[in-house]
Amino acid sequence: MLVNINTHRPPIDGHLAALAGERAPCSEYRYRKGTEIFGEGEEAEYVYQITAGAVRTHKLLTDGRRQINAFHLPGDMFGFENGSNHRFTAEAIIETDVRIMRRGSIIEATKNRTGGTRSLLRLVTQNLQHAENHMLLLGRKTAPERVATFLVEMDARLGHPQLMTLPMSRRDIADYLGLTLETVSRALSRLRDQNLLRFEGTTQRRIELLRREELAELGP
Amino acid sequence: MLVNINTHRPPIDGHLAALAGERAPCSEYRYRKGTEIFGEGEEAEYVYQITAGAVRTHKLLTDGRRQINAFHLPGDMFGFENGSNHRFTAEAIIETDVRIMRRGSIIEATKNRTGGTRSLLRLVTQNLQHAENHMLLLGRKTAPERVATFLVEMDARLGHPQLMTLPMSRRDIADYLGLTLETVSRALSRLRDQNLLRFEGTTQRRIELLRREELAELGP
DNA sequence: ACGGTCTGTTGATTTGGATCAAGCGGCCGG
DNA sequence: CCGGCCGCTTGATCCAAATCAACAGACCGT
Repeated sequence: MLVNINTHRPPIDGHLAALAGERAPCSEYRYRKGTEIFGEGEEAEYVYQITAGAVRTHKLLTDGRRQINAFHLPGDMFGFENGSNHRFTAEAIIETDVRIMRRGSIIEATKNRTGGTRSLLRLVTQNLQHAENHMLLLGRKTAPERVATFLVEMDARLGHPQLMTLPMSRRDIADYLGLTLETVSRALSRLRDQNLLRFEGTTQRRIELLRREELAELGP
Repeated sequence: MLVNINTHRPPIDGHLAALAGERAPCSEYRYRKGTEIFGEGEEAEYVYQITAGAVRTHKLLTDGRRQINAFHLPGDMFGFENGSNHRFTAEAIIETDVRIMRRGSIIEATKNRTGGTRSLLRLVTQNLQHAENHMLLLGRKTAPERVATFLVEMDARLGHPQLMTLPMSRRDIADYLGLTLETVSRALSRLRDQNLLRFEGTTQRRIELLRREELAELGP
């Protein structure tokens, strides 16, 4: 489900513009909650940057087991592939606005600009670094450690807000951390009971972190 | 432990040479079994390509739990970092020969060659792709599935030899797959009992895969 | 050749997290 | 405003893999 809200918008500040320069055409689209942006195996036609909302990218096993690679927040780019096909599926977690540029334009643009491919390289390396840290989490951390690590990561990426609002469900968190949603829920309740965090209101997605340092120590 | 066996050797065919061109100086070194090539956090001074042997790269938690990111075989490159410090430790699994080039030389060289940074990008993207697949394994596959996936991966990387000789121990395999060495050993014994593989001789590291297709189906 | 250490296998037992199950409150559409 | 569904929590039970334990053969240096 795809709604074009503003085509041929002049590129504004951000990584996408930085990558491709001021010449390449770029559009803005809106995806509704839960909709697919692209699917695993599809041809990689566009590169995306989020302006508002949140996106998850995942892989599936044949029987439906799901692993979420990453969550993407405003400012983040995703969908860049070396080959011509996407290696995973991307979906909007909530209503999400993205700036879109044709893959071909990026490739053209980086060819003609010193440092263009270099920015791309930095982008991919950051993703690799995140993946390396996440392999350590998935391979060797316990459930409470994974959840603590997750909270610290989201807190940092949201800029240490007083109150953080998670866009994703417990199931999404579980599929990111290699756990079940029940285990995630229990771990969060445990942290609440230990006064390391507090749920704001009744929604369970607005969380205030009390004692961030102790939380950080729980995710070694 | 570092033994210089041949400095200022003219670069021969391979990725390193392809990356940097024929101009950049490169040396060859030998590391003995079990020795560290570089440590996590150290300054990234060199980039490496294996000519013989095998290397593992890993991260540690403070209490010693280990996650092996990747195994590197002859022809593979490793140690390239975007920042100036290594994000993990690299060790020789067996006696290993590597071709070494200064990081700075690579950076210089790629600046002056069209497609230089592009080759680097392809390299990093391949690592990222491997990491994404490995996250799926670590987050969502069962122990028998992990071991089957591992065997299929090594078989492919070694070029589907009639008899494959694994350079790494059961503990290394376990730390790569997020399991214990006992679980890996049991899974291998189970596959042997099912006539999906055979141990050659008494060493337990020489394995013949019988019925590769069925093995591939076990690692969905 | 020999003793010690290292690597791997196998068996017994434990346990962390998965699975199964019930219930609650919010939210959305009619 | 109501009814059903969805997201989440919590409790009971189960099970796959970890842990604990014993042992056997290979490999190493002397």
